[in-house]
Formats: sequence, C-alpha cells, structure tokens
Amino acid sequence: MSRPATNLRESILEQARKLLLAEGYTRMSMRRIASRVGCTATSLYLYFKNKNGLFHALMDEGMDKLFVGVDHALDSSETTPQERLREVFRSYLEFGLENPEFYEVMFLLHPRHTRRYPPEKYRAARNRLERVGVDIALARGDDPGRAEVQVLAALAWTSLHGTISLLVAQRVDARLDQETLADRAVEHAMALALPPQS
Amino acid sequence: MSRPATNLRESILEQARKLLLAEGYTRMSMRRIASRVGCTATSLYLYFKNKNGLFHALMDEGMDKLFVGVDHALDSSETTPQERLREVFRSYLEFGLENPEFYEVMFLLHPRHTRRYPPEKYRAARNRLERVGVDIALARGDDPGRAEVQVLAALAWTSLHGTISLLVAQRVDARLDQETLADRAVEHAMALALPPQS
DNA sequence: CTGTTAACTTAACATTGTCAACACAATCGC
DNA sequence: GCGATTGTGTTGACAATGTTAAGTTAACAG
Repeated sequence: MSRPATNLRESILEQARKLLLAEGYTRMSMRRIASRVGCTATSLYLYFKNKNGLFHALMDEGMDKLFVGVDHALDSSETTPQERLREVFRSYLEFGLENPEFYEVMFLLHPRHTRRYPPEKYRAARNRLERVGVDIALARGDDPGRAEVQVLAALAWTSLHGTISLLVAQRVDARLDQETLADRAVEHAMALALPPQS
Repeated sequence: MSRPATNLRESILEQARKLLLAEGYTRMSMRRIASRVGCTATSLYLYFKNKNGLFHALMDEGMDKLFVGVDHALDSSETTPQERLREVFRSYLEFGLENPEFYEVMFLLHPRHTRRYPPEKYRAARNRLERVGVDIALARGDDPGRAEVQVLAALAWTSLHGTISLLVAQRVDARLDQETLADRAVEHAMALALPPQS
C-alpha cells in the first residue's frame, strides 16, 4: 500500500515514546518501532533524519510537558517571589519524578550517546532559568542583573537536578523516604533565595 | 600463540579504560578493545563475563580513585567537622570534574543501559556518606542517629552530584564560570551543616 | 607417548543503524 | 485523458555490534 494518507509520523512518535518509556533508549530500535507501527524501519527515515532525530522529537514532547507546570508557577503573578520559586522548584521536581524516562532523556543521557540536542532548543529552558534568577533576586532584594544571581539560579537547578537524577536512578538509600527528601530538596534550594547576611 | 603467560587481563582493562575515557561507553566495543590489545574479541570473555563485567571492573577502579581523596579528607581528624565536610565536598566535586568519564560511568549512566553495578559494592560508598552524616550531625550539634541527619547527608550528595553532572554534560550556561559555580556549590552544601534555627 | 587442561581463535548468530535502489499511487501540466 | 513528477513506502544490502559454540594450539602430568 502507498499513500494511505495516515499520519504515520504520529504513530511512529507514539510507539517510539511507548518503547522509550518502557524499555529505554537502546531497546527503542528502529526496527522494533516500525514493527509496532506496522511499517518498515526505513520508513522512519522519511519522517526523521535518523534515530537521533526521532529522539529529539521526543525530547520536544518532554520539554513541552515540563514547561506546562513550570510556566504555570512562573506566571502566577499575584503571589510573592518566594511562593513562586517554591512552586517552580516543586513543579520541576515533580516532573522529574513522575516522568523519569522523559527526564532521563532530556537531562540525564549524555550527549556522547545521543547526539546533542540543538542548543537553540535549550534556549527555551534557559529562559525559564533566567526568570527563576529574577525571582531569586527579588526575594533577596538583589539586583537581577548581577552575575551572582545567575549563579544562584544555576545552583538551584543543579541542586534539584541532582535530587531527581539520583532518585530516578534509585541510587539513594532505599530506607530514606523519597517524599521527605524531595521536600527537603525544595527547601534547600529555597535557601538560595534568602536575603544575604542572614 | 598460546600460554604467553602475559597478564592479558591487565592489558584489556588498560585499553578499555583508555577507550572509555576517550570515546565513551558505546564506542568502547569489545572488538575495538581487542584490536588494541592485540587479541580477538572473544578472548575478553575469558576474563570478564561480558561487556558489563568489564565495565564493572572499570567502575571499581573509579571508586578506588574517588575514595582516595574523600578518605583523606574524612580521616583528617585534627580538624573541625566543618573543615572536614568542606574538604570532603570539595574532593568529591574535584573528582567528578577532573574525571568526567569515570564519574559518568559510576553515577550518571543509567542502570538501564549498563546492567546494575552490584549493590554490595555501593555499600563502600554508602559508608562514606554515613560518615558525612556524622560530621553534619556534629556540626549541627545534632544526634547522629536521627534519620534527619541521613536526609541531610543525602541532600549534600544530591546537591554536589547535580552540579557535577550538569557541568560534565556541559549543560550549564557557558558564560558562568565553572570554578565559582563549584565553589558556591560547596558552600551551598555546607549550609546543610549549619546549626538549626539560624 | 597419552591425557588433560588452560589460553586463545574461527566462524557464526542475531541484532543494530543506515542507505541506495526500486515500486507504486496520487497529483500536476497540458 | 495522458505522461511526467512527486510523495510514500518497501526490498535488500552493508558494516558494526554483543555473544556463543566449537575448534586449535601449547604446556604440563603421569
């Protein structure tokens, strides 16, 4: 059959996502995706440059998913910077813990294994981080323009990222309660937004 | 040739390590290692169960390397808990940043891609983390037995881990100075050792 | 000289990502 | 209507991967 006018691209993405979530990147092979979709492996190359292209498309999905929660928190302008920050941190952590494979795909997989996600696409993420920096500056009564604030924003991110990645990889002691750890991670990140000299 | 009595195992480990450091896990293929060693790929299976076994042997090397610095800091008993902690944190960060591939191999690679490193081997690492917990308790004037302290130790770890992994993957804004970020990450972790209600 | 065992290789299997070549159906130009 | 073109897909192949079964060669024991 040809020209079945089905949007094969969507089916490919759907099955690829399922396979990725269920079995990880390596076992998400072109042939296995194709077999589930009901076409040949080479057909995937009509819609994606290669396996990495497909993978990047999945990353886009993940980014969108992440931004929904983060933006909602960032845009709640009627609250204080502190409350916004806490909500952003919590939202980020939640995304990571509830979508471990997506998180893995987006921030954990080393670019050496998958080819690098286009830097311009990370700009959207970096923009959010800058807004976090602004809120940190507001909370601290600091000048948002200072490089110091960007360092603080980066620290908040790395701190939460570390928590997510070790939890997701199940590397923290199993006897520790995951939720308390997550809560404390948020509070620890919040410490960065405290006014200086306190 | 047979029975050359060479310690082939050592050569394999050496070349595997070089390949891993230079080109990452995926490109460290059994055949490529063998070709550099000067034997066939199947010979590697005489000394290691499979690629993962070889990989775990490399992890052992990395663990040892890490523990040298961390233990040195932990054992400097003539200093205060705070100074010890700062030195441990710094040492951990330094190891991660100076041995990115080892760090990647040990704490970044998801167990889904490489099979899981035997849990009992992580015990050595966990022991160190418990000693960090003790020092945190000492610094805070807290009871080392409290679960709270273990959470704090875990938080210190996740926080430093996040910094290392994002720096190693070159995901933080390149305009930020790597060293200041590292320094601040140590200080941020040190905040966990402050006496409560401050 | 004959076994036995250790060290290593040959040859193969199934699976992977990827690509060139081909085939068919729909649409466009006339 | 009809031929050319374009889009949509498949066939078959290539090289590389991890892994294993079977074979080979060398050293030692009796």
